[in-house]
Amino acid sequence: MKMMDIGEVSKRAGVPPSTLRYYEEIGLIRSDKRHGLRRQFDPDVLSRLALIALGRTAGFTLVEISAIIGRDGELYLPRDELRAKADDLQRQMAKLRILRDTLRHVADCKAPSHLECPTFRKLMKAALRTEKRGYRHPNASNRP
Amino acid sequence: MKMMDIGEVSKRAGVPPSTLRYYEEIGLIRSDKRHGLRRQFDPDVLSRLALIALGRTAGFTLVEISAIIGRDGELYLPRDELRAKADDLQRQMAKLRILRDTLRHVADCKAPSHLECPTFRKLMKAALRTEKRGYRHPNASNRP
DNA sequence: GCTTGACCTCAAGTTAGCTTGAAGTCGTAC
DNA sequence: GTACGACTTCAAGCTAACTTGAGGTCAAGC
Repeated sequence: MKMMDIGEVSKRAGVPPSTLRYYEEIGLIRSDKRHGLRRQFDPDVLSRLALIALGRTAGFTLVEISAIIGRDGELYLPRDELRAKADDLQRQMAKLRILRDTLRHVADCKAPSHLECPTFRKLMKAALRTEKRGYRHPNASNRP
Repeated sequence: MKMMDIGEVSKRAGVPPSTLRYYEEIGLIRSDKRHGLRRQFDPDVLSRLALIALGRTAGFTLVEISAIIGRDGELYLPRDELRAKADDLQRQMAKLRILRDTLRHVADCKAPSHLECPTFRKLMKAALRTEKRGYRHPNASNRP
């Protein structure tokens, strides 16, 4: 397969070269050999980068992403951890849906004040319900 | 209405006091008066904090969130900007869905290598398609 | 053979979003 | 009235994820 140098990867993946070097430095991607000084990338790096971008928009840190996609092309992690992450994503989507609906509603609603609009209040209540688990208060019990 | 001091807001909202002070400092929330030195918060701050948390999980910065929810309880921003943000959220949800499906699939798939699994390859192609607009390459045209 | 431009390294700088720590001020319970 | 714990300020520190800049290398085209 024909290798690409960093400029081409950058252009195709929409990621600046500095970021690609950084990702390589932390072991998130790798370049296969050098042509003189220049890194040569296998085209596979593109799907890997797509997966990384996906993980980023999902709010995973680069470290978490490394853990998930491992060194080679495979996805690691025990099955139940993967399922747990998938469930997190599901919950996150639910939150996004609420926010999306709220914004759409506000864009269309004619009520003088949203605080008086029943639809808005319902959405806000939904938003409040999503507010579970996150910061653990110092005084809270130590039970998982 | 009875005011709450910072500890109670912290407990109820699941947000550390230091964060609440920080949010106040940058004008994202406000405390109404002081009882001696102590900030007193209107209970409304809780829905505001829920909205902020929602915005955060959606990937908005605190500055963007300020712009959206404004100083008082209302949501600001011209309608079409709100709709545009809502559409962003929609797109983001699509990405999350792909990632979720990918993780779920990987958790269940029995294929020896994912790279050979057609389902996986289909998901990866979908992931690649989401890879549009983000970093604008220096050599790219200046057209919006 | 020389220029050019795309690459290289390495250290230092940047931004967002908080947290931590030291030192001080209160109001409530005893 | 004093001790306690929950608050206060302010400056400094921290982490993630990059970017920037100075100074250097090299291959391909002329």
